[in-house]
Amino acid sequence: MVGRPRDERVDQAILAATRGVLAEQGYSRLTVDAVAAAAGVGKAAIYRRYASKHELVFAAAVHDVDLEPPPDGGSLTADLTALVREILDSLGAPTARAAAPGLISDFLSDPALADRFEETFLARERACVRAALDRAVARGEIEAPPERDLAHSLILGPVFAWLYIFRRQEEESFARDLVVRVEAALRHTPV
Amino acid sequence: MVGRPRDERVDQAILAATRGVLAEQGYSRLTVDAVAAAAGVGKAAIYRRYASKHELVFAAAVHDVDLEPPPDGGSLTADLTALVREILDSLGAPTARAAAPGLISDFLSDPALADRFEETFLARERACVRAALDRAVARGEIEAPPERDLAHSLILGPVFAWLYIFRRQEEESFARDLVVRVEAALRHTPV
DNA sequence: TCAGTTTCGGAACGACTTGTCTCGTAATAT
DNA sequence: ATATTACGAGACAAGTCGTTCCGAAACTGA
Repeated sequence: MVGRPRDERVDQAILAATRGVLAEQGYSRLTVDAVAAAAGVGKAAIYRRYASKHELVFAAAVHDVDLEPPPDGGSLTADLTALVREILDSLGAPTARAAAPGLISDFLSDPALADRFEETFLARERACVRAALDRAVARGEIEAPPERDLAHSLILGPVFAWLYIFRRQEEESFARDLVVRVEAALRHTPV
Repeated sequence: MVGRPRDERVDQAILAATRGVLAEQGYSRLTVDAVAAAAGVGKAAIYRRYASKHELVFAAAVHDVDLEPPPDGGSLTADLTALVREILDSLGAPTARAAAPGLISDFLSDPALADRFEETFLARERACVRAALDRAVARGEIEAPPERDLAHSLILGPVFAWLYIFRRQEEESFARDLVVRVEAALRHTPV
């Protein structure tokens, strides 16, 4: 590799500034110029790294979400509680709160972005759900686990609706009650 | 009221053109100029009726969704099936499919739009959910119904996630399985 | 050492969209 | 008849995106 190497501080400044503007202004009011100004960086430095505003926001909002597969909690209840808590925290964080609906909206016009979201975030989350279900089956807590995406939607969907459609705050009671209901749904053996 | 009255055909042409452009281009690529051209009207005629592009799309996408409270189906299973089918059809329609994520994304920057959505759509949907739950309690099928928004999120959330986050098509099996799982969640009596 | 390459911040640019406004004209109420 | 409003068409300013230029700086390889 020849030429001047990229400055890592610029990388970090861009991501930090993006998260800052995102939290302050929200996705729809985020402008690339504002990010460049906040980062003390030229716009060229941003577009040299990200092909579009969408990709910039994606990198800033999704990359810092490191979804660790929760360890075996010993019971389906414990596993589900950890899973719901983690998803609720991810989606409830200021950056995600500002970015998530806008990103999902962009999926319609930018399938490549949707694919990357699928690979970067959904696949890992789905693996966590699957791991929890497999353990529950192994323990004998569940007989017939539902289809993967259905189980995933049963957990992710209500959290998303609660935060972004109903626009309600994270509430301890919601997390607790959701776990109880989802567990009942998963334990049920279809006829 | 003095002056020339508004032409109702212009009203309809604007809404029809908006739905057409929405289905063809999607929310993010919809422009007011394109709507005006498709409707054969001037932009002033649009802005005379709607304060912003958001309100235009909202009117076109939400207004035609007339969520009728489903009649008593005789059982919780029947009521839930009708409810899920109706929500799936509403959100799966081409217009809604193109508009919903964009509208929800705009809620962050336009609380007034969010409030109108709450009143126009969510409140009616929530009433349908509540009616179904009340009937189930009256029948003795359910002991302790969950908090309203929780029950609502258990139905709306998975459908939204399925269509807009997982980007999967409407599938008969999904509707059927979701009903089974949601019913199990609702029937469960928390300790 | 030194030419070639790539980066940097800054700034300009064209293309596009939004929302307002001005035309000249048509329809209605008073 | 006159005032008022709506109509289609289009000009307009403001703002944004993504690209492209600039001169300067940083690094590689011969």
